[in-house]
Amino acid sequence: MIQVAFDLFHQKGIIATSVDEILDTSGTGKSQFYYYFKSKDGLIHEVLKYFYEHLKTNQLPSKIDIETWKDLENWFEVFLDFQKGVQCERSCPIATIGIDLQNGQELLRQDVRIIFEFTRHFLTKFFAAMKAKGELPKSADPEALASLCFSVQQGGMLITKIERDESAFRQAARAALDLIYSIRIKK
Amino acid sequence: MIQVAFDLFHQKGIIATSVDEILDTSGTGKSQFYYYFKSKDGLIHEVLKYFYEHLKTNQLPSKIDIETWKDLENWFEVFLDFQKGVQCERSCPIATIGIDLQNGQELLRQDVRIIFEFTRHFLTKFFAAMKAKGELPKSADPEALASLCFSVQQGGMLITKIERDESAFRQAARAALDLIYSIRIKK
Amino acid sequence: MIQVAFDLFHQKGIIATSVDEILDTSGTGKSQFYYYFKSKDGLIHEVLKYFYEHLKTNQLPSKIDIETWKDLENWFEVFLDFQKGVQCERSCPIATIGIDLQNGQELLRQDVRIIFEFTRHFLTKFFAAMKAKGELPKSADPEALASLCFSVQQGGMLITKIERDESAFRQAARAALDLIYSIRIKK
Amino acid sequence: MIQVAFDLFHQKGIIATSVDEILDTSGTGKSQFYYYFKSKDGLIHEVLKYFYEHLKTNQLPSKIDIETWKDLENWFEVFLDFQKGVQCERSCPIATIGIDLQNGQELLRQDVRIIFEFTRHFLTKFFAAMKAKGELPKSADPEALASLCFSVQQGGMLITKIERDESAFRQAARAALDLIYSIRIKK
DNA sequence: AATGAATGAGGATTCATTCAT
DNA sequence: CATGAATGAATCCTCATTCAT
Repeated sequence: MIQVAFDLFHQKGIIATSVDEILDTSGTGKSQFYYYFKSKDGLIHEVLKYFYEHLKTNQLPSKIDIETWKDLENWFEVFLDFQKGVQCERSCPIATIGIDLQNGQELLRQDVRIIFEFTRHFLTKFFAAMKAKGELPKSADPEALASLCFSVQQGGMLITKIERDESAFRQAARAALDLIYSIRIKK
Repeated sequence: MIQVAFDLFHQKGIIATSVDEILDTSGTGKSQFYYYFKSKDGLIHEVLKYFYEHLKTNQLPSKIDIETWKDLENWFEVFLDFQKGVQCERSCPIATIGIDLQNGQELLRQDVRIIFEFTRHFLTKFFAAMKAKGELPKSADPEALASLCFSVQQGGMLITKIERDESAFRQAARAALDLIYSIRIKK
Repeated sequence: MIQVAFDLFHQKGIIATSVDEILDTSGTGKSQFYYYFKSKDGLIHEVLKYFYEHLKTNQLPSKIDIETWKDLENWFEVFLDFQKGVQCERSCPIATIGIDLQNGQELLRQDVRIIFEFTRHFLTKFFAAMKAKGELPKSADPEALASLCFSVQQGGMLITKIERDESAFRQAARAALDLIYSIRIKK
Repeated sequence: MIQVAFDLFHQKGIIATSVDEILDTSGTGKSQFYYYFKSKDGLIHEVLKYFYEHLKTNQLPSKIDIETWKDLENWFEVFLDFQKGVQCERSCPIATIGIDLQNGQELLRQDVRIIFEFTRHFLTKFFAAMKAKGELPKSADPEALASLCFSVQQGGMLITKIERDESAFRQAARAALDLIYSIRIKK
């Protein structure tokens, strides 16, 4: 049921996805739902927790153990590949949920924030490691580079879904990587 | 009424904004709405047209006549300033509309696409001009750099709204500019 | 405008045809309508009057000057031909209006009644003439035969529209004529 | 609820009968309706199914087991009696539904067609049996005679409702029977 | 724990008619 | 005579949630 909800939220966002639709798709009874999750927000919370578990334990296609430049390229490539598979009809599942949050849903917002921060965190770790190895100049700011990559990914996924076209995302990812390579110190 | 609708769409997206709410806020009667606009989608179309007119005629805070590096910095700065003014509670108005579009709304998607393309277009023009002036290397791809800036802006705005925090956006914009400056040929 | 209204009423009935639709199709302004006709019922009344005028002056395809058996056959044939032309998507225009009348619309009902009675009347006249000529037995009741033909036509048109198929109507008309011929006295 | 809907549809047709009215009359809540039936069309479908079940199992006043000429006379008489009971304010319930169907409602049209065909079928069976028994000449076409009776009934009911007067229907039914009797071979 | 029925507010849209100009 | 803007009730339908069993 969490899986079904996740998929539907990913497709249409949490507002456009009705509880009934989740129940119909998963074949669950109505009150079963309110027994296990206190409310729709309760389910969303579980969905986000479920995603975070999978992310932390590296069970998602977008691997978090980025250690080489190739890994970083792959990280972007996974999102581009994903878009091909879904005809550019989806964006990042977490952003799709997050963007639908209204002002009262601060607990859910916190769930999303943790995921976003975790993502930036492992990107930061990668750039810090590269800097430590001497592959990036001392002036490089690992956190800023991580934020750049994350923004490009989020923006790229968003634009891709809206335009139903991945080319802007592809260009942006390529440009970001090329620029980073231009300050890279080869050994 | 278009202004009211634009504001509400910007705040909560087109799905979460009900026609009733627009009417209550603008003080119009229910059927007056359907006299002027054929449907909710009709209103959204007018809102997008209205925005595009303002964008084309450079009447928006984010100026489109980018001619110097300072102009480019300002372009990012306008969005960051905007976020400060709204406590990071909004994203790009057009993306907020675009991300809510479902599969049947292809005409509206086209409206959004035109605005996105126009935005990338004037960024591309700037980078092409810089390349022509010799301030960027021959290997630089103006279109890719434009897509990068656009993705960073869209991703940054999105993340800012979701996290209610602009710092990731600020870092990403800074990193993008710094990296571009690193390949810049000063004269 | 009356013509346009007549066509739309014929297609979809008076309930499903909105005033707006008539105005859009005929290109008339809204208040023009309420100036000339006091209400929607006023328009329907004019439409019925208009039809009755055409019927009385024999300007309709279904000719009212039935004088020979061939004319009677033709009378049925006109309706069957009409159905072919409209893919069996319509019924008798007057019945289509009449069946939609609700309990308060007695003036309009009277308009319809007059048309129905007029139709039965010229059929009755034909059978009476045939009886007078000795082509029908003395036991024949011209009025009853007229009612039979009229019922077959109305029922046939109705069934044809509902089933989108004219064959039952064709069979019924043929059977009615054949049975009448079976009591006919040839001279 | 199906019974209530059937009655209202019979009185005013499916277009003029609103879901709200059905709910008010049956005392049900708004969403209860959409819990049981997916839509108004869904309810109409159930109503037609319900009627067809009753027709097939011969639970309606108009008996379908027509075996003697008297049964056929009775078949017509039931409709005339019914009209007396309702002050000629109704027509055939199925035709009343069928005539309101628009072009998109082909599934419902199919439901109606089945009922119409079933009705013609048992009339055809009767005339075929009479022909087999030698009570009708070899030239008689059972199907055509069935279509005739069905058209007379449908046309008669329609005219009766519109004119609020059953006399034309009575005459037509009488004439049809008399003509059929005129080719009957008495034994 | 599990079931389906119930609730009531709100969603988009259309209607016939009237009013100010 | 003519115009388009306004009105308000009614249309069909969906939603998240709760209740009785």
